[in-house]
Amino acid sequence: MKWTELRDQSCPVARALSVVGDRWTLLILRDCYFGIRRFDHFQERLGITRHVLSDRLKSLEASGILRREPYQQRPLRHEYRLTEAGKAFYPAFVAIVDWTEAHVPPKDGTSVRLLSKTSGEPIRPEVVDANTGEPITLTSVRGITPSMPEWDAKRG
Amino acid sequence: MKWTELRDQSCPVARALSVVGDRWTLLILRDCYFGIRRFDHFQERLGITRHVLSDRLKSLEASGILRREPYQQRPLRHEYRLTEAGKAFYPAFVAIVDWTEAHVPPKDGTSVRLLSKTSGEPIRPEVVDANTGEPITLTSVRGITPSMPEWDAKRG
DNA sequence: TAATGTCAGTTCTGTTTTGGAACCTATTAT
DNA sequence: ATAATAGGTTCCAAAACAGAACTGACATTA
Repeated sequence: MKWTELRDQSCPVARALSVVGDRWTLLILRDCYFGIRRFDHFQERLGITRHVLSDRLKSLEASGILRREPYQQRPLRHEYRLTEAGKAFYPAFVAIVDWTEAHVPPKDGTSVRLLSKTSGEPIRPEVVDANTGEPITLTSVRGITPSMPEWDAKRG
Repeated sequence: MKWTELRDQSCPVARALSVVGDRWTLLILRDCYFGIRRFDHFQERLGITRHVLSDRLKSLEASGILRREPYQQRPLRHEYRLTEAGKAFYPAFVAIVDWTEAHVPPKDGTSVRLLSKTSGEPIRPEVVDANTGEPITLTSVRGITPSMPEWDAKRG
C-alpha cells in the first residue's frame, strides 16, 4: 500500500493516517491547539525543516484541517488557522494525550495537565457512548465492516 | 528533532508519536483489535513489507503495547498479543475513527460501524470529563505545561 | 526418501522521504 | 544603503521504505 492510496481506503483508520499519520502532523496540530499560527513560529518550536513544514501545512490545508488566511497586505502574509474539522479533532487528541500520560511514561517528571475552564479542576478524559454514558472498551464494542464481518472474533 | 528523541520529550504528544506515530503502527494496532496475532496474517492484510512489519512489531513489543508469546513448540512459533496498555489505547482509537468518519469522507460509501455489545445499537463515541460528564472541547479546557504556561492563549 | 508447504523472519537493491543548510522575494525599520 | 522579518524554495546527503528473493526449522504429502 502506498502512502497516497490511504485516503481512498474505506477503513477510517487508513483515512485518518492519510491526514495525521506522519511524523510531524500531530505535532503541528498540537501547536495549533497552543495557538500557534505562523510559519516561523511552527518552525522554531518544532525544529522541523522548512521544506517539510511547508509540505505539511499544504496538506493540512488540502485536508480541510487548517485554512490559510491573510493577516496583512504589503507584504502579503498568511497564517494558518484551525477549521471546524481541525477543532473537532481536539477530543481525539485529548484521548491520545491521556493514554500517553498513563502508558508511555516520560523520562523526567514533567507532564501536561488539562484543567477545566469552568471548574479549574484537572479533567479526567474518558471516551463514552453518548447514548448510554457507558465507557467504551475493547470488549464492549463490536465492529461491522465490509472487509471483516467477524471483527468481534477473539481479540487481545 | 530526531525520531529517536521523541520518546524522551516531556510533551505527551511527542511521546505518543514515538510509539504510534509512523505510517504503519496504527494499522497494525487496528488489526490487533480485529483479532489478528500472527506475522503472516498482518503481512497479508496490510500489504506491509515483511522487513518493516518485523521492525514495527519489535518496537511495539519494546513499547509494551504488544507482547510476543509462543503458541507452539517444534517449530517454535510466536504470536503478538495486546498488553493492557495496548487494550487501553482502544478508546483513543475509537475517538480517532469517529472523527475520521465525520471529517474525512471515504470515496466510496462503505464505512465501519461500531455497535454496543449489550444493546446492539450503534455507539456514538464522545470524549467527556469523567468528573462532570461534560464533553471536552477546545474551548472548555486549559492546558498547563512547563514549556508553555500560556497554553490558554488565543486559539483557533 | 524426496518434494512441497508453512511460518517467521532476514537480506538485498533501488526509490522515496526526510534532514540540514543556504538561498530567494517583498517589504519595513535603522 | 543595510539589516531585519516573514514565508517560503532549492540543493544535496542521510534515513526510511518498497519489492522481491532467500533462510531455517520443522510438517505434510507423494
